[in-house]
Amino acid sequence: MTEKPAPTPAHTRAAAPTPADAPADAPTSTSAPIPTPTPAAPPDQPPPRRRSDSTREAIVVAARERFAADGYERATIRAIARDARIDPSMVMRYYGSKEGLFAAAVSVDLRLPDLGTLPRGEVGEALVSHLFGLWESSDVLTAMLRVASAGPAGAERMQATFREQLLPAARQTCPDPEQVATRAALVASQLLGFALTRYVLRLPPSVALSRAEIVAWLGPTVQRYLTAPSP
Amino acid sequence: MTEKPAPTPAHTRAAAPTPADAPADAPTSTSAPIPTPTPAAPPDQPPPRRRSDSTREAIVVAARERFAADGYERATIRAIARDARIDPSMVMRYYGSKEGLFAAAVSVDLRLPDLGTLPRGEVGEALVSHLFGLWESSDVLTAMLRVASAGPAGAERMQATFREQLLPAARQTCPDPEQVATRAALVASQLLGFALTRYVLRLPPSVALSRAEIVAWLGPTVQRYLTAPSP
DNA sequence: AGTTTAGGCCAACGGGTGTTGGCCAACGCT
DNA sequence: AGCGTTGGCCAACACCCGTTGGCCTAAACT
Repeated sequence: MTEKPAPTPAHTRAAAPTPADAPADAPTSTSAPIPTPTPAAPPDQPPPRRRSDSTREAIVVAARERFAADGYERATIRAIARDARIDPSMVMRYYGSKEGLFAAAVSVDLRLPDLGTLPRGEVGEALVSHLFGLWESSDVLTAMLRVASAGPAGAERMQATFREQLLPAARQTCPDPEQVATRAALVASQLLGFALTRYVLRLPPSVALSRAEIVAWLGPTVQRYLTAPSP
Repeated sequence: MTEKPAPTPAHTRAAAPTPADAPADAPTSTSAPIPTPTPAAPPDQPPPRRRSDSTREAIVVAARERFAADGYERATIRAIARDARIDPSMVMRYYGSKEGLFAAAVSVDLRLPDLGTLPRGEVGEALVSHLFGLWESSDVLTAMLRVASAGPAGAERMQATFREQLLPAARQTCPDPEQVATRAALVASQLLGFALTRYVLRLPPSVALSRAEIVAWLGPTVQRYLTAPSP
């Protein structure tokens, strides 16, 4: 059998209830792959939801799964297209290139809580708990982590996420402008490191931990990196 | 020009003064039918240092660099062979396959210190300091980490290193058989996580840290994971 | 000397990849 | 109805990869 029992295109399947995060427009770019996520979006009158939007979504969802599971190189466009039940050429049509697809698939908003409003002693546990929930709810972060380990291109995206999201959040608990970068990097090292052992390397003891245990172990570490006096 | 000014083969160049760390023997670990090039090796009479040994070394050294810099897929056999100044087919002759080469290139002995003999309060800093020195002295560990992030095959090798080297060492400070695996995994998450941000993702604040700062920040964390009462 | 063997290069094969252009069916409009 | 646009598929191209087998040089041995 050549595996073709379901020619049903993507838009036939129920459009996933995920909140349409990736616009992915103007993907053609050779050396500077990052497309502006929402270039022309008049805030009034949201666009009338074309039929192809669900296909775009299906592609991005499949891409996230494949990137998270297989890394950048092994996640082939053909495999992603097969998962999304469409032709590989559609991926090129919509996202311009494999890098464009990756950029669209892995743009994420960490929605970090406002650390300034929390009790001083709880920011560590709150951060760990929040990030853990995010990591378990989708594989965007795993995809980003995996690809970031695969080469400088992916690493740059992780650097950007660190710089634009984690670093400002850390600034709210430690106003010292020198220390804040160091402390944020230490926090990142512990959070990314645990995600690495649990979701990528799959060290058995790391996989076995419950949410409560993770928060209880990692929370104080993050707390110390953020608020303890520098050694 | 097709870049061929130096046909000098590998053994012409000075054999690197590296202390011959990699045995590079019996690379068949997963399921590779490697034809052992030197089948008869009597344990007495240390082998007469064939001329090809320096070539083997050159290949492994180049492979480590390439794997550490580019990851598994992007580190092509052709590029490794070019770095080692030999033909790609020689890599196949000596290591059987790309996986065999990788297995030979990243077999590492962490030489972890005997944690039982150290003062109780210093095991964390000692571990961090030791691992940091190892990581800076060669790119074996970076190569292993990068490839481990690229797919289940590489991850398995990292699991093995964890299981066979870090876990026994951790057992010397915490004899509780249940807790030791968890604690070792936490230690791994922090150590690998920092190595990730510093050597792979290259987050600037992480790269900027000095050895003393790293030990002072990470040491207490590792210490707590190893010896503090479970929360 | 002559012969054997190890060390090395060359050219190629088969397969998989990202990417492209052309063709076709279904929908939306007047 | 007729016609243009949108959404989609197919077949192919060009490239690069891991891998193979044959041939050749230079060292090692007798």
